[in-house]
Amino acid sequence: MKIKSAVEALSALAQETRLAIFRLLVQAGREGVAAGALGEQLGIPPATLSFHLKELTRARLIKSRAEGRYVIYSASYTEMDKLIAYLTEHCCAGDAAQCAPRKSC
Amino acid sequence: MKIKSAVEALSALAQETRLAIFRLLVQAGREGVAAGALGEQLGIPPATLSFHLKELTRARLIKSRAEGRYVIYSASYTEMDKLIAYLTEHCCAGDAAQCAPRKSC
DNA sequence: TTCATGTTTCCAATAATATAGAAATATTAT
DNA sequence: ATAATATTTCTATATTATTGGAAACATGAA
Repeated sequence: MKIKSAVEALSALAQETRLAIFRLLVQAGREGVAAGALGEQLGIPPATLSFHLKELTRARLIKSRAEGRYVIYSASYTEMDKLIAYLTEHCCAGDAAQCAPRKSC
Repeated sequence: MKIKSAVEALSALAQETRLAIFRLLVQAGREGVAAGALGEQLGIPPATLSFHLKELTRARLIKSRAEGRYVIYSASYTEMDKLIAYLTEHCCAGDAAQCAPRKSC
């Protein structure tokens, strides 16, 4: 991952509404959630929700698929993992003792 | 971790200069790096560097200690780990099969 | 004390982002 | 075809962040 894409991803997450959306999708799993259901659960008006979903999509953190008149959004776990790997890369001056294993997602 | 602190941390990282500073400190380990050395390695003028270091400090992602006339900055691994845990919390709809272990830092 | 070095604060100009109402678009049901 | 539902685009406004020169503020050395 290059720094520009990392900044894009972090910028996308650095906003309360978008972070809430992303976490909800991370927890929802691959099946995803329809845009309307997201808006309802989080109390976001349609225009605002759409704006934020576009931002998260542009950053590749979420993806969408059409199902009839619904648009289903889901988290991109691979992109999330890439971002985390970028942040933690070559950490701790190579002192592996400080690096306990952690669940991937 | 609460959403407000997560947004603060993500905002702090969502900027090219600050992300470069943070990654450098993550890789430097607990020993840390003096402000001036950071500025020199990254080519950032003092005022700008100081502004960004303050932002990262406010977000608790880095900490500093004085050593003579130097100020030594270092990454806060615990805060980094908290942020990552917050992003990945309850992921994948509980489907552990998708969650491979990964190094913590 | 005086000077050199390292870091932070002050400031003003500039640039980027978030919000949501209203209208437009798309799909499905009657 | 008409109506109902789901989502996005258009638009304007308000808010917040970034930059770096100059000055101020330490600390250590001569």
